[in-house]
Amino acid sequence: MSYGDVMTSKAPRSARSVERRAEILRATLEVIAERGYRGASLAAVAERVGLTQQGLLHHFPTKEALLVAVMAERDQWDAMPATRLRLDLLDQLVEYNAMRPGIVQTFSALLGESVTEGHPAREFFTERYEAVRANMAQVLRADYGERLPSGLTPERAAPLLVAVMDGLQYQWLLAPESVDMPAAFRDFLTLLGEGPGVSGG
Amino acid sequence: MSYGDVMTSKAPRSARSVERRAEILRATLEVIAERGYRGASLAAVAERVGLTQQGLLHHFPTKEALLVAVMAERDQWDAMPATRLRLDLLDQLVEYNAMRPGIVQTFSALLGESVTEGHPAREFFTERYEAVRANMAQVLRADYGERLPSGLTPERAAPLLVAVMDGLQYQWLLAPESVDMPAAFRDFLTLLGEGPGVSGG
DNA sequence: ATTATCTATAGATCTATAGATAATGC
DNA sequence: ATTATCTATAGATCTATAGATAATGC
Repeated sequence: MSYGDVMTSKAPRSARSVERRAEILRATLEVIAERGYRGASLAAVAERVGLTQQGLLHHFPTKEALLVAVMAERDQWDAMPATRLRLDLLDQLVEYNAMRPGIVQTFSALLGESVTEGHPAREFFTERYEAVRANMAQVLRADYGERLPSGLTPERAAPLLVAVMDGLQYQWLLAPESVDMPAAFRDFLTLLGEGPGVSGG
Repeated sequence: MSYGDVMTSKAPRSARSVERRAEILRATLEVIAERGYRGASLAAVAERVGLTQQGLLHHFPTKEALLVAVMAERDQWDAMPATRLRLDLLDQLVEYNAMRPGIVQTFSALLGESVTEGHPAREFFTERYEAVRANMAQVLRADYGERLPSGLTPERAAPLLVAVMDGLQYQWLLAPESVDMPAAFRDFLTLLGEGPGVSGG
């Protein structure tokens, strides 16, 4: 079942409208990547999609509704059940991200803004990270059981895994030439897979 | 020698002015923590310091000058030479940060915004991260030499170290109750200090 | 009929400049 | 004299609402 489809919206929409909304969301992602949410004006989004600002507001009644729709789409993307994710596929995810600087930039900008007060994405990210940590813990457990080679439990390794992914994104966005994000992430996975030497002690 | 003092400014300033500027910068940090740089209005900063917006602009001629001054102050703080930093002091730095959510929030918000186009802090962060990675590599080299126990070179471990620090900050800011930032960081340091088992193979 | 889009506009902001006045430092 | 601060204001935005018109779907 896919939660992100039209069934979640209140009223049925014409194919034309669905398409228009998709165009608008694509433009919104771009403008947020360039200016952040607070810096993204409805006029800039509208112009990119060939509408007036008021025409845009017909499809999404407020600026916040636009952001909520963006986040909902991402949610659908991210809500990949842990059962379908494996540790050895994670570096492919990172490599995929490395080919999509635009999307990475959008969500890195949003994550940064979301820690400020009253930001409309704050609750979304708070809940999302809680879920992603739990997800990652399950993925680690599937591969390593109750203890990683280092002795860490999956629950304690999970936030580190998430932190490395996010932190590397910022470094990479700022200096793509000097940060090899996928290689660095693989280094981290290697680190996770190794344990302390057992012979010496 | 301390680079951040009055000597770097073009004209001598009265003690009164220096004090006023310090008050303004403190207020700026607060407002940026609450709203980000783009969302921080000069009027909000001015109000917090008991000035009109125009009075504020007497001390810093533009909004960007205000941000530059904030970054310069941080630079002074961060430019701790690697020779004075040791790996075992890093977790104390993280514990110190865990007691200062305001400051962490300010710079996490700025880092997030800085990846957007034309952001006035972008160059600052780009250069700063280049320097911080080099710094961390040196710190790691001082403790481990050319190879960490895991086999990583200091240059390859450094971006991971920085990524974990930044990434954990976002998770912690969003959910301070569920993320024990200092403990997680210590877990990562342990991971760095361990190598693959040498007995089995 | 309903949906999509437009023109017009209200009402808030925002940054920055100009120029006046008050306070401070030789 | 210089520095600090204020009032006044220009000129851009920004989000959102109201109401008209054009296009689409039964």
